[in-house]
Amino acid sequence: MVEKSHKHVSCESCAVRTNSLFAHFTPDEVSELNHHKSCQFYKKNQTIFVEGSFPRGVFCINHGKVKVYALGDEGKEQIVHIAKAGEVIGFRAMLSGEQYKLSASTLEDSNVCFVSKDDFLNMMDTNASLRNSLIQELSKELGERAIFITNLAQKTVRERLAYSLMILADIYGDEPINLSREDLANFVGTATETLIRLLKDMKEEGFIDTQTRKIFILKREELIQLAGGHR
Amino acid sequence: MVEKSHKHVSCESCAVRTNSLFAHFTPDEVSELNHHKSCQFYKKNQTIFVEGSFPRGVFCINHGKVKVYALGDEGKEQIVHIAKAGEVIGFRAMLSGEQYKLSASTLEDSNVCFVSKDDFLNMMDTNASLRNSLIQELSKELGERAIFITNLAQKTVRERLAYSLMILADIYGDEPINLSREDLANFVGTATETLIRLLKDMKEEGFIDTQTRKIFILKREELIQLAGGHR
DNA sequence: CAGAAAAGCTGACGCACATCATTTTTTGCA
DNA sequence: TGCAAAAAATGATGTGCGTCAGCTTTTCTG
Repeated sequence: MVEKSHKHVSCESCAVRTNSLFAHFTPDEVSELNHHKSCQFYKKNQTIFVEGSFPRGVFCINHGKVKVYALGDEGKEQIVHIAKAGEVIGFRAMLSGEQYKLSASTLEDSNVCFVSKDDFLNMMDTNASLRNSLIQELSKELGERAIFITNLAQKTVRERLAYSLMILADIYGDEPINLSREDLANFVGTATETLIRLLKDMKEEGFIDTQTRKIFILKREELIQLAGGHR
Repeated sequence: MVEKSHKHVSCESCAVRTNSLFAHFTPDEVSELNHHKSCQFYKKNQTIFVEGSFPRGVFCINHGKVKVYALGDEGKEQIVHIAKAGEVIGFRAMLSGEQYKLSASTLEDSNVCFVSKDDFLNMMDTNASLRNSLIQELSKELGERAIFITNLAQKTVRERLAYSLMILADIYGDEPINLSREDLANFVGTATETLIRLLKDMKEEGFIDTQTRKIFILKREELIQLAGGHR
């Protein structure tokens, strides 16, 4: 499980850079970024960083998906975010100068690049566009979490599941949603058994279809309704 | 209820500035800030900004306390943050360029200063220390909300109440906690009746004392225990 | 300071969801 | 390809907490 390998990808040719924090970089800045970063291949279910440790830099997902989660008192994961290719993770704790409050691990085989704290902070000093993107990103996530909190506090599990499926559909794009039932339960914030039952209901109602792990959205509009509207 | 009056306070003499976003300003910067800001007095339960509207600037609390909350589908408030004197609120939506996702209103008579969007963004451009404070603040709040989410998903109401009381004790400092039962319930994320019952239990157990609205913490350590440890 | 309105409190009741236990299916690896 | 382990599914059972309804105390306002 600790098996890692390197597989260099250049930032210049990185297809997903265009929707990352680095989207608005000039060619020179991209080349500088490329020079400073390193790449690592992570197999499915490998850990990228762990709650409690100190950040040494940020991680940019070149390929794959990553769950970002907190561990509750009884060791149960609460997934707070699922990051896809193009996203940069791990900057929050680095910027606030704290230990990680969350852990991150891969949901599938992934290629992840690393930029050290010094290099990243240097870029932030000299690059106003990076700063702005970052502030925007922090603000956006902060808003999303406020909604997440309200949903958790006020919606039923069924509504939250519908809501979560909509978020996941965005993340997975054309592909079917592909998560273990446990991960999905930990994203929705419920017990795995409850999640399985509700998923079954929704399948019987024709809202979704499932093939083992894979979930297909069949009735998008109805699910949005169920989720209590889009916010 | 729409009664407002003005009561100018100069930033130079503002005692709470030292723990605000503007803490590290030079005298010149403080004077510039003072020149650009306006002051307003809000009576208890007046609204400062409302979910769905567009931000025109940020609010700096000179005196008083403010609840920041989302409205759930059935109109129930979920309080996400309680801001005290010195805090700046309303910058999240402004920075992400979105509508407010949250509303804010006063919990007690308060004095609140306003800095327009243009002025604030100008300051951000020219003032690196403000930028850094802001990024730190955003990052810190983002971390806090991750914990909030995990607590909501995994802890019992009783545990969350204990946790919330600890947070509120920090906010209220020497004074007793002074919130309506409804607001407290909306902060904990539960029904008002449930909150009242649990509060009664804790009083009988000797953890707290109550005098009408006021709550006194009697056994801090035990409450931290109950909350499932400090995170 | 009186009367109304709002906030606080209490009890009864039901159900959404957690937990535990067991079986079935899928996955991963030798 | 076959077997062990992990994941998924199903059933049975209990309970934490929400909801509703009625009562009491506090607060607000003229």
